[in-house]
Amino acid sequence: MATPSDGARTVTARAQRADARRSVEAILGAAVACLARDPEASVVEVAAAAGVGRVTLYSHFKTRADLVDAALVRTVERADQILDGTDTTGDPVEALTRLVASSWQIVDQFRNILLAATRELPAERIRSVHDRILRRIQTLIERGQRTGALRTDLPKRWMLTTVFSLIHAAAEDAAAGRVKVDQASGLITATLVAAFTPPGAMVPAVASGGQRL
Amino acid sequence: MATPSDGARTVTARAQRADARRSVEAILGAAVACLARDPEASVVEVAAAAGVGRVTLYSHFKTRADLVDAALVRTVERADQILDGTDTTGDPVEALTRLVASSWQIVDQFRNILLAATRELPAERIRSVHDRILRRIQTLIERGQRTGALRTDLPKRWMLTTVFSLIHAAAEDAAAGRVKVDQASGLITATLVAAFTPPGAMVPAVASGGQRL
DNA sequence: ATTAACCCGTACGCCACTGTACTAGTTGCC
DNA sequence: GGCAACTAGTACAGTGGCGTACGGGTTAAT
Repeated sequence: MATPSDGARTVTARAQRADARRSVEAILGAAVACLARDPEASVVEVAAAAGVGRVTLYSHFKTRADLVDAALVRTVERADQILDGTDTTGDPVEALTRLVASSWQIVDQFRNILLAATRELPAERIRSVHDRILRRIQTLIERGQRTGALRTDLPKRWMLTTVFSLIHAAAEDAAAGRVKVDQASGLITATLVAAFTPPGAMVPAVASGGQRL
Repeated sequence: MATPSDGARTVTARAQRADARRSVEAILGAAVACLARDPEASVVEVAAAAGVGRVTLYSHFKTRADLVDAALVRTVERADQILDGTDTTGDPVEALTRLVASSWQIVDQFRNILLAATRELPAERIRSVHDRILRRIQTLIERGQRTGALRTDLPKRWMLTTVFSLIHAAAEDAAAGRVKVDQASGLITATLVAAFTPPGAMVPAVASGGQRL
């Protein structure tokens, strides 16, 4: 039931005027921006930021939850596009490095939106929206385990958790000024590679030259 | 200013009756329990759980923030006690293993309280309350780095973040049923040890015998 | 040009929570 | 026993968000 993949036009189904589409777009943009700043941003704030009346907003999104959902979908779509442009072939460790570098930026910008979604949307919904993105890293990990580049004594699930958790933590630290933004990606990968490399194996010089941290 | 370390008796300063102390105790217990379950638990819920009138609660804690603060302090004190009973001497890696095992349980139980505090208390206040606990792990890391048991090419700060982040993530996964509670501690340490051991060094068989994960 | 879609602003009802005031009853404490 | 501390309950004011209803103006589309 509900809205199983309706993208933007949440309420009206057809005969939508160019005019309205522009509004929806503005609202969506504002929602993403506002929620990224403050996951508890009210509908009033979003409407104001979109340069639109609160009531108008309600004519496009039946409820606040609807709005958050739309913002989440939009964000995930964007993320997916970015990730699509990231090469995940070749040496698994290097691929992981690249993938982390891309993901890091996304998470850093939009973790608050996920937070808002977590609070106001059913967990199952969020999981389903994130599925494609999760799968990306998971398959990479699996491939790494098959080729022997990554250790196999840890559950895949946990490794996935570790990746996300570290990215997340770095984002938090960056927000608090405890870590410089341009260092973060390097720290994450250095930690992850060490954690995921088979015990006893020599750690390869990661990606872009032998760096110092 | 406000209340710079007043523990329980937030409002009344002296001439407190045994009667009242019992109430405060009940409220505090209820607050911890309720907030651990739901970080947005209302004052009404806490009062009810404590078997006390809402107004009575307010006569002991001026505001909701006061209540949350007290619950946080209480929790941290408990945690500190537990950590006090944990041996942090000897081989740094083994000490880390023990410390993680202890911390894990605490975090798993009380992360919601920290969450509530994060929302309603100034960040600086939280940081100061947590200071003692943080320091514990930090000094251990420093010692490990001096003895060569832990790598030195990662910032201490980041290593600290990593530890907390993984513990936290494990707690989340456990709550969602993605990880069994009795496995968590092992996963965390296995990951941490690999991540923190100097590159190229042989990973020692950790703590309680050569385990399988 | 006319029609329908769209937008705006204001205003209203609803709800949940916080914090306070007051009264009356109960209980620890000397 | 008697005072003071404590408690309960109710009631009220304030705040702030959500969702809806309307009436009048504006703008895209055919």
